[in-house]
Amino acid sequence: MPARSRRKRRAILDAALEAFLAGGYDAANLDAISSAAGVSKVTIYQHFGSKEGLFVALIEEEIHRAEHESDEYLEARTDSPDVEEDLRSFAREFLETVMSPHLVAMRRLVVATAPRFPALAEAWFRNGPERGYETLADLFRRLDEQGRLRVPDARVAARAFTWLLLGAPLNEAMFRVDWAGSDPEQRAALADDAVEVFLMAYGRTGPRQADGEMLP
Amino acid sequence: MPARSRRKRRAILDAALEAFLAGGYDAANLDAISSAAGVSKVTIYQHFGSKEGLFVALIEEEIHRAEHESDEYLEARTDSPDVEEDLRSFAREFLETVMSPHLVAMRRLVVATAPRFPALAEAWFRNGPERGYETLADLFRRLDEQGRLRVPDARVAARAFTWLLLGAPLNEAMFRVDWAGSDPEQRAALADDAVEVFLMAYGRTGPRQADGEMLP
DNA sequence: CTGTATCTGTACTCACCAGTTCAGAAAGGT
DNA sequence: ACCTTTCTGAACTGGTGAGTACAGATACAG
Repeated sequence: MPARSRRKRRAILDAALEAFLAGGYDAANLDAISSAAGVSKVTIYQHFGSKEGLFVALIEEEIHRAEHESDEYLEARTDSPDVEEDLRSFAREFLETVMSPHLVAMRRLVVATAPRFPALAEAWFRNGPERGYETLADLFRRLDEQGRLRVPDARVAARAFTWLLLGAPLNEAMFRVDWAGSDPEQRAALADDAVEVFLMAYGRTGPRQADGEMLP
Repeated sequence: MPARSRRKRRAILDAALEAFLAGGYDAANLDAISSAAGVSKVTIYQHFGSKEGLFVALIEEEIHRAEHESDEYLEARTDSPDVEEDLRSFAREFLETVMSPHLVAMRRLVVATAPRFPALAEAWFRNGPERGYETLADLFRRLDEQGRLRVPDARVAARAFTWLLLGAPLNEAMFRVDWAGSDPEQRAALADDAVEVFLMAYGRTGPRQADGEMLP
């Protein structure tokens, strides 16, 4: 509750985030974290109880932060005359966000610690990919109802869009650590490719019979 | 030189693989590995010099093993009358392979250690995803030439196919550790969905204008 | 059979690090 | 100004685990 306490807690969490992201869970050193935070090691234990406690608190906080940030930009994307251009700009922004160095590093950290902290990984998954699918599915359902896209199964389309866009760069980023997603131009090109393929499948511009549907 | 030496080496590598996969690099204990391998700890050092040396040798061996295995089943897949069914069965097999518990665990291990062993992660990436792209691109180029598919850019199509198929399950497996890919039926359904979307985009059955091409 | 290379068991060093102790200092709310 | 809560520094414990030393056993080749 108090005032100073909050500052200390923040400082600890900030330093801890950097340390965990830099070297992973095991490599992070509480002595180093405490001194980087300008705080006594005892204070860390008063706040978080243990290294695990600190880690859990940290990841949970990051999950909430990401949740609030993503809630904003995923809203209301259907109100333009040009669906294709809308999808393109959305795809670029989406890719840019997910491929940010911070999120990529977080992703690697959560994946690496998933065996030891399965609940955290589960929470991350639900607030990340799974929420993303649902939001996208809603979007595609709307676009289908408005006749701007031809989407037989919105959930399948949401997954398709997500991984057409993110699969290759995210996978590469997991293995090539420094590769911060190459340059913005290449990312934009990647996003455009993804949208193009997506539109080949779901664009309104031609009849598809793959699930038995035809245009009137 | 070898006779007994080779057996020892094998035993060490087998035990080490299990240990590293079970708990990650840091958790693996050389005393435990040596006793599991029925070998003295000194022998490990005679063979591999250090824990890092052991790990590197192990991963490199796994890379070669995977390389040889994958070389086989990715061959000659274009010689059937029904392309769609071909793609479906190929997708199922591909998904089954990549989602095998062993490969999923290896993937997590390599990703987790990528910051400390970037060369290994790089090698894994090149022998895995990147080789896969090329093989698939060749396949789609052939299918396009034969008029069975309409593939304007084979490299884009290869990435699209890969991630339509693997994106969702692989991502989920990274976060949900026990989730061994759900049951085979669900995986087959997933593969079929992926192929269906892929065919919506690349199927020969309708005119697409997305890159300016039309059917004659 | 014999010599050499390799293995073994045990016991050791050394470094690192999570977590604790405690007496005292520094806020901060009222 | 005062009293309580929170923080500090520094030294300590205890456990773990990588890597080493060495003297003797064991396999294998020729």
